[in-house]
Amino acid sequence: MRSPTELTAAFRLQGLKLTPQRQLLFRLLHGNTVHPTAEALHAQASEVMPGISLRTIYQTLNDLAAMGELQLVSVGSGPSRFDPNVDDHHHAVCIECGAVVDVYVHNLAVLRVDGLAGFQPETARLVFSGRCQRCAAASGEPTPPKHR
Amino acid sequence: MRSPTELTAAFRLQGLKLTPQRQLLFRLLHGNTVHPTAEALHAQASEVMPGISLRTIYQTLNDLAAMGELQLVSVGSGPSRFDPNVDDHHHAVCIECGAVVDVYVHNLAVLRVDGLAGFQPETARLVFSGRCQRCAAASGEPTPPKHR
DNA sequence: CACGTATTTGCACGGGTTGTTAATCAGCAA
DNA sequence: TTGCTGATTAACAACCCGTGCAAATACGTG
Repeated sequence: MRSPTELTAAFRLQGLKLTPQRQLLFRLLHGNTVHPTAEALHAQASEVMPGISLRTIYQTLNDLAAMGELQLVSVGSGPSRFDPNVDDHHHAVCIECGAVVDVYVHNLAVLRVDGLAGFQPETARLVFSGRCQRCAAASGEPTPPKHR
Repeated sequence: MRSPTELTAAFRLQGLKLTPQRQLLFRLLHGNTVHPTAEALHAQASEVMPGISLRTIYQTLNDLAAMGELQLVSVGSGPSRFDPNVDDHHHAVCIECGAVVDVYVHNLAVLRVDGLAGFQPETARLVFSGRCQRCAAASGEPTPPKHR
């Protein structure tokens, strides 16, 4: 995702208006690596701008995703997460605390895959599940979930 | 997933009772490769046993999943799908018709992955998205979705 | 400053799944 | 077979997550 300043210009170019709500979300998302849910962003935004609507959060997130500034990440069950990192990358999910981190795979094309005959793949999404460093260290005393 | 006969014994062993509804689901699922949704199974079951409840479908599917006889497959958005194939395998999803097929990857361990430092992976799920053979052939005249 | 139009907001609705409940039913022993 | 007991069913409501809608509001160009 580009910087708030660049997004401001991009939104104007598309005839979209620059509201305080949107600018706040630009700031909350820029450089954000925690893969927040819409609810989490709403909670964060509400601290700064009480009364901001969850509906607006969804709206803006969808706008950003449609512009390719944001990637939707769905990791099994639970609400969608939003990732301002739109590089070609994958994810690892902690089964204890729900944390999601970006991972990069350098040689996906080397995989030998059976059963794709006739199928024209466009994308491949890889999701690791396991325990993050914190939760693996504190096993037996798991960190409480950050989301939900 | 094991055969209906074996499941019958397995259910009895767990103290679970053998109802006609469950036996029907055993049969509908055994060897099923289309990754049906609960709704789809309900529709199929209703043809044979009118009045069977969707709740019962979910109940039995969850029982089977808890016993490791069934795998839940979540492919992005939409309802969960159920896979009686519990081998170590992955999936390809058609973005036109929603079809899901099993794929096998033989050398997952060869991947070079950045960002997993400290993370203890337990499973890796790989999902290809693209067009299935039918839809790729009939591009411009897509096959109607099977589910939803 | 005023106007046209996008945006925000609150509400209600929708799909998908689970919780609850009363009534029914299966398994088992006598 | 009968009766006991606890599991199962089916209907209903509730739940979560996300979206459609309409009225009120704010942006930003002229």
